[in-house]
Amino acid sequence: MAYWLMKSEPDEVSIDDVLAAPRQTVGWFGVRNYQARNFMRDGMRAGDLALFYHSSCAEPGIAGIVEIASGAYPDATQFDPASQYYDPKATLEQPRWIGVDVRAVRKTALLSLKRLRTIAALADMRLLAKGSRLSVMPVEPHEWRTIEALLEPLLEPLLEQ
DNA sequence: GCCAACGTTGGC
DNA sequence: GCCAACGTTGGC
Repeated sequence: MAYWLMKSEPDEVSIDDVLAAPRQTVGWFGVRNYQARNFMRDGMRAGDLALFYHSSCAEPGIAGIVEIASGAYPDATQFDPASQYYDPKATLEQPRWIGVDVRAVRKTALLSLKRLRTIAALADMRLLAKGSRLSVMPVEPHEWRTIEALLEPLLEPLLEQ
């Protein structure tokens, strides 16, 4: 099983939106970066786990954990001229973009980007690399374990009071 | 809103 | 195949 990090703008789809969806599952579509696509297409398998990261918002950071709930399938928005994700070069015979379904595992207290940057064990994390913009990226097992351990105590809202 | 970093496009 | 110009991402 592999670990991933997936970025979403909470104004578009937040962890709360995933939790509120039928079967707590949403389609992950709109990825228009080849590297991110290739990770989804070639690396992701149903059952993999992903950190759900809120980006482009007041406090960016990890907001929950989701499970990959399907294999990769063609992203329908690429064929829809009305969609902001429309790609005129994609064809039904040769789709260019794919998506997967993700299911909420749990929401966590926000583990902020600011805090992530202070953790020595995460110094080499891809998310934290200078200029990193990938919306889907692998997470090393040791990074996953480090982050999980940090997410746990944060589930207790009164712990620091 | 600014801007650094990165990805894509297209002329040559 | 190079590379300048442009577009996008995303933190601040």
